Amino acid sequence: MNKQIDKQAAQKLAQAMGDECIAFRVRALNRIVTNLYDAALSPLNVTVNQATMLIMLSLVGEATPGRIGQVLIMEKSTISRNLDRMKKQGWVETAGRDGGKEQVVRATPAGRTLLVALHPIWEAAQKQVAEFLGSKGVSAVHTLHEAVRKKHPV
Amino acid sequence: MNKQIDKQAAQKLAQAMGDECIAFRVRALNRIVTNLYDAALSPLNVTVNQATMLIMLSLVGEATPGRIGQVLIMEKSTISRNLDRMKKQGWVETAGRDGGKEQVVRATPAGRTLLVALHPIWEAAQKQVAEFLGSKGVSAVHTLHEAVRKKHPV
DNA sequence: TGGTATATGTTGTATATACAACCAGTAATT
DNA sequence: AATTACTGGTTGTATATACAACATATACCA
Repeated sequence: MNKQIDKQAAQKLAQAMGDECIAFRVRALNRIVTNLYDAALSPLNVTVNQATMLIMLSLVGEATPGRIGQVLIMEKSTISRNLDRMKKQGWVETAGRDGGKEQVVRATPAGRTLLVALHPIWEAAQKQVAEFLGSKGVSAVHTLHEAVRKKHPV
Repeated sequence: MNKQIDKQAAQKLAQAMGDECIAFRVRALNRIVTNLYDAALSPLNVTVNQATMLIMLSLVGEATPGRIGQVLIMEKSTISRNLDRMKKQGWVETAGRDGGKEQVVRATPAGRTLLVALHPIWEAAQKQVAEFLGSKGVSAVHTLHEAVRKKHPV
């Protein structure tokens, strides 16, 4: 008659949630994949997140922070601080008033050099992860990305 | 003849990497899914990560921090700090010397009460995410989780 | 039984992340 | 033109995360 539920009932609820939870699965996958890439990239002193941003910038030439956030699906404050770290490393630079509105960010020559060094390591990591996930897993990732892009068009 | 590669070459490399990169896709998905759940759970002042840990603990009754890390695929130091926050909220407690070896963690009555409140909200979030990902996306998540569990058996 | 090795947890440090609050330009309206 | 609304960026604060270094307890072995 008390308000506390017993452990049995809690377990039943937990079972229901744990059996299906998408968040847990996606988050665990994220940890594994991120750690694999980060370990591979650590000799270059770059993280997979930073690599992603550099790749994106090299692809489009230059972009405002806001645009970067749109494409990479990241919150603007996250972009702001990630760019700070990359600037400190000398991989990207800002044109126009720093901190000002509509500033433009682009990769530096050093950033492009890093990109070249990145390529084989990225390939190895990608291969390792693909092996980990299996071919079905890899297609599953692309399936999911399609769903994401439908809601977050570039 | 300089060592710097030109922007064209950089763009080509970037294209190759961006087109296929599993890490970017998984990480973006993680951000989206995590944010959706966290937004839904915020009225309860709990995060999806904390909810996951609470669910897991309720499911198994009790576990050492190390065991929690095994099951949830989290680094031990991450577990340590996440548990700190949950203890501060009163949702979990430790039996045995706190900080000592082989301590046991379990949900408190307050934790189980939270679990009950969690259930409908979790269901709504899960539904929302399932809709976002589509049925194909949801199966893709489960496919990926199978791959993960093959390498990280519980 | 004493000493070393191993397993388990915590703490220092750093990145990634987001929300809220804030600040500074730009645009819109009257 | 002046005031207001909006847009884009940064900063305060908090969680999640991991690696390295450390502390401690348990186990093993000589």
